[in-house]
Amino acid sequence: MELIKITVYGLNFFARYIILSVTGYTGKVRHLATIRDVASEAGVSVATVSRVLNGKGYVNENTRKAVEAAIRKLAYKPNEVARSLYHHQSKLIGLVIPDITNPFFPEIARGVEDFFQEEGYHVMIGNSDESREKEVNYIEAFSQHNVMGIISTSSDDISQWAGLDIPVVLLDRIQDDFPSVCADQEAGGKLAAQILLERGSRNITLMRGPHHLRTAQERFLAALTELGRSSARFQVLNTAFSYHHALETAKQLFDCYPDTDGIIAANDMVAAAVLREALARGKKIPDGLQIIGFDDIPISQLVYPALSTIHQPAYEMGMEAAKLLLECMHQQTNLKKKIKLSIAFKDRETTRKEGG
Amino acid sequence: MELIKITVYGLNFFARYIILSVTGYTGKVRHLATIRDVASEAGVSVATVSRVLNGKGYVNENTRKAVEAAIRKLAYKPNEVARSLYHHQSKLIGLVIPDITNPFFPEIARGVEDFFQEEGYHVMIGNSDESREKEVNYIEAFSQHNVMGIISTSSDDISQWAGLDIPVVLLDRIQDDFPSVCADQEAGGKLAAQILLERGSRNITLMRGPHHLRTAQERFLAALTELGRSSARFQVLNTAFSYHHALETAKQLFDCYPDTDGIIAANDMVAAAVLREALARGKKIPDGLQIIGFDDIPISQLVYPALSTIHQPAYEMGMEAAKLLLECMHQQTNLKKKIKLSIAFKDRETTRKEGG
DNA sequence: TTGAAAGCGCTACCAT
DNA sequence: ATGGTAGCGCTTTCAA
Repeated sequence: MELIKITVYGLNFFARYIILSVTGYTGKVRHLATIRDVASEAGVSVATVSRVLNGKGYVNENTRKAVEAAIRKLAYKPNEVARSLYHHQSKLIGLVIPDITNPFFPEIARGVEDFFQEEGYHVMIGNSDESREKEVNYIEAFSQHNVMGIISTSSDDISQWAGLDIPVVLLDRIQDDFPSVCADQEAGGKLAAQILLERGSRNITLMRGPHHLRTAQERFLAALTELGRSSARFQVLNTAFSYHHALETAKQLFDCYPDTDGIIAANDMVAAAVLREALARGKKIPDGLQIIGFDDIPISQLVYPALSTIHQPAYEMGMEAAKLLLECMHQQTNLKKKIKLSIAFKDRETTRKEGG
Repeated sequence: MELIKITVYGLNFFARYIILSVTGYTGKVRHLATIRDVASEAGVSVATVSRVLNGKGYVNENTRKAVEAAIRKLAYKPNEVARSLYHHQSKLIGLVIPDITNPFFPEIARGVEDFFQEEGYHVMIGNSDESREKEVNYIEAFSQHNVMGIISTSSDDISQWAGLDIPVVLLDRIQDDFPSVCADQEAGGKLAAQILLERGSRNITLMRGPHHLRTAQERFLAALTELGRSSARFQVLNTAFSYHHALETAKQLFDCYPDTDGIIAANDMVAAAVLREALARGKKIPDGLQIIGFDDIPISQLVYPALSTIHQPAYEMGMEAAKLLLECMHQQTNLKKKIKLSIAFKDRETTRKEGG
């Protein structure tokens, strides 16, 4: 067979033929080496090549050498699609998150990707925008591509997934029947309240995130409980997580409760909005007003004063979820393991110094 | 054939058999309906089913109805992997970006995804970390999965890709032989300088981003030229794009040039760092010191004072790149079209008011 | 130790 | 207008 050598990124490939149009390449004519090419190059059967490829079954040492040489010579890469068709498996993982544009999720996505990258998997990401329809859509697409597992941050009731035969792990969400990883929201909420109390706030505004988000409610409830135990005065204010909505809420906050001397924000985005509004109104931070956020998104370190916040280990959460999913994939059984990662207080500039 | 009905997300699926272990599902036993199941359900051949599926070839109206009914009844979804194997095509797009954790890229990724989502494609994202090795790795993986096109923000010399037969469009980067979309860096750099000059800065520090990034150099050069034309005093300072490095550079900046009254930052991350340091040193902004950023990442609106900056339409860039790629895919020829999106000045709080 | 061949799910050609 | 069938690239019995 006549092979044409083409060089991609310094790696050599061999094609049976290439058609180049004057204005560029054309699409459908590629023919990278197949297993048959390797077989004939090495003078063996495809079965043998397959054996050396997968390292299973007997194959003579010399034959193996020959095949490996042929593989190298042709720069042969097995076609994942064909493999996938046969096995009903692929080297693909599906990840659905609400919105990669929300600064909490890139770190998570990176954690997932970095872990699986190491294991030879690749991940397809879908943004659900918290819409069930989009999520279903992605799950179906994933399934059609034979993904080996799915990590989801669905907030929906997904108990019905039980019929789906692909391992699923939930990230930052919990459902009884599914393995999951999340951060300890309760400890976080409690800690936030404790810090503010300890450091001298006596009139605290507790901001409550969206009702449909379990995480938001957990941290809220824990903080609420803690405040309730104290002698401090406090009030509760609802807010959405978007920056713009939060900015509105912040205005409202300072209008209604001008004497607030401590704010527990629903998350960092909200905290940033509150901080901005507070600064605009000339509040002294942290002396006149303490603010504590939640999440520790990259932005928190970047504002001035830097935001004191409850750190959720987003990257690690992604990693752990990935690790757990891999376990499920190997065991071929849903482990129902629930991993709760611990949070930590990041003592930055919007809270007073210890003992203050 | 005996079918078991399973419900996923309110949608019904039919499987030939399911094995459920007590602790959960097992992995490999799925059998969603195939084209053969549909055929036998409808009492026709697979060829006929294929025809109605793809809407090509003659098929009697009644037959079509019957097939469609069967499809619905079995909740049949064509197996993308099998299709892909036959066609050497898939409904997949590859996107490689440096790092999704860098706030400039989520918007871009979202633009790409939203566009292709609409067209029935799904995108695989890879983080290259600016490493050639990782990038090659992803390109190969994409290729092995028969992606139909690739969008890349590679900064490497990729002229060698010419051998690759998959359409590629470059995003935020330019190479002679490839179609690309980017924002008008020159106009941006020039505009930034003009704004600062117009608004009264007379001693400007121009920060220069990493040398290997063409975009950074273009905007730098344009700003430099503009400053050179003016009578203002100015100096140049090199910086990396990471926040921490930028913070160091910022300290250095104020140590060496305490009289600076205007800073053109290499990007918003750097601007935020500078802003932070300036605030920490008690500078009056914008009266004593103007700062202008570049990119308009979400953070910019969120710091206080909000960052005046040159807006790059990241989301739109993603969209346009996707659109262009689709064009290339359809025409099966590399269009060599270069799209340059225009930038705009976001007049926020780190620059003085017009005429100031 | 190796090879021939069936088949994964689908499409497209060629008959009918 | 419809069906039979080869074949996409690969893996895996089953024979040899």
